[in-house]
Amino acid sequence: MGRAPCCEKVGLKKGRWTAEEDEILGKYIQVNGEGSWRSLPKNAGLLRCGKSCRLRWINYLRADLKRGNISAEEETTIVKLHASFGNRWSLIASHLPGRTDNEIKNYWNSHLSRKIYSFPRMETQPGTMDTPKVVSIPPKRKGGRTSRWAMKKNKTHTQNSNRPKHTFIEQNIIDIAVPTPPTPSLESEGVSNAVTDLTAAADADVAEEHGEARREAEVNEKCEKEKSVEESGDGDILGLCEFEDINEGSGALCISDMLESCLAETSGVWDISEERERNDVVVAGGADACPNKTSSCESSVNGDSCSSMALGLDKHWDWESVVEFNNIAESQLFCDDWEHKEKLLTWLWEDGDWESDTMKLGETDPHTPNDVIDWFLS
DNA sequence: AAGAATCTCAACCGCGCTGTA
DNA sequence: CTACAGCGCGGTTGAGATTCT
Repeated sequence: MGRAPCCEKVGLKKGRWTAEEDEILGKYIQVNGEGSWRSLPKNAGLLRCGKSCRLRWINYLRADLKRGNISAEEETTIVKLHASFGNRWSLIASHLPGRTDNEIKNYWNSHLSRKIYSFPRMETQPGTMDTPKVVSIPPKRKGGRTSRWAMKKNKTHTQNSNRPKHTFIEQNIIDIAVPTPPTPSLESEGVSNAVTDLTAAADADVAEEHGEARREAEVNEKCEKEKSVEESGDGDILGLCEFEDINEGSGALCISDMLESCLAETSGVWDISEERERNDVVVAGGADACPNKTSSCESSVNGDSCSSMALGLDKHWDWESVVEFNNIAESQLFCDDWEHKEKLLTWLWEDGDWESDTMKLGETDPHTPNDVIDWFLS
């Protein structure tokens, strides 16, 4: 059974919308309200597909859209929600008042995914368990733009500027939710308390700022579902990301990525403008360019730096400096029983068997991986 | 200065879900 | 139950802007 086209495409205009078209569409919807997208173009006198009208309205013309750059807080929310929901952009967008799924999707694809995945990755070579090799996603940088604002400022709609510095990693060194689950279904997936709380908080924002009762009801319903799933016993966010998913899933974020994200942050400042350069440095100074990487770990120039060196970073990381530079409450964890944490972290690469089924999160393991993960994700 | 390389994001496309006749 | 319309969503594309060589 062939699907009927959403509209008669012959003679319809495609491509960028003009200001006139925007005006026509806006006025029509002001008078007639949203909906009936199929008949809207005809009624409004637009030579556009109904879907195109809907998209234009939702993504660009709606009055409640928040213009301007994604704030650090929004970025944080996106990252966390994406870690929990995957590429469910509409769901994520429902927690970001004034943001559209398309905008978030674009932002993720162009900013966040690269930011996260461009950290050097570790790959344990057979027979060299203790010498993890840095596998870097080659940094792409030559031309291109530097800011969304610069891109948009020439366009018809004025927007807010004053974009704060990108600090999401900085803010999420400790509490960043982990990997990208393979777009699980809400009904079957477990969702953590943290995420539930987050969504609830976001819901409150939505309600406060926009009074969108309907959306709130929908989101609350989702949260209730999530809670019920969770109460059924498998509602742990970690359940979404067993190790094998973390390491093998396409686009999944490796624990090493998190560690390196953490480590990379220990300079205390993270600015997106520096990100690529930093990547370049790290990549350039990765496995091959860091002569101390392996030997340092083996000979342990000093005990504290060993772990970091093993991670393939190109400088001596001092774990105590991690504590020093991260004025986060959780940083106390680093201080508490430091040797124990160091030992736990060492497990991450000493076992080396990232692919091992026995190393899944949530399983009891004599090497105490849960301890590591609990600590790391706490 | 010019062309190449790269990035961003608006818009398109197709699929799946839901409601209805 | 089936067919279809309408809508929403996520993935992809490509024009235009920006930066680099």
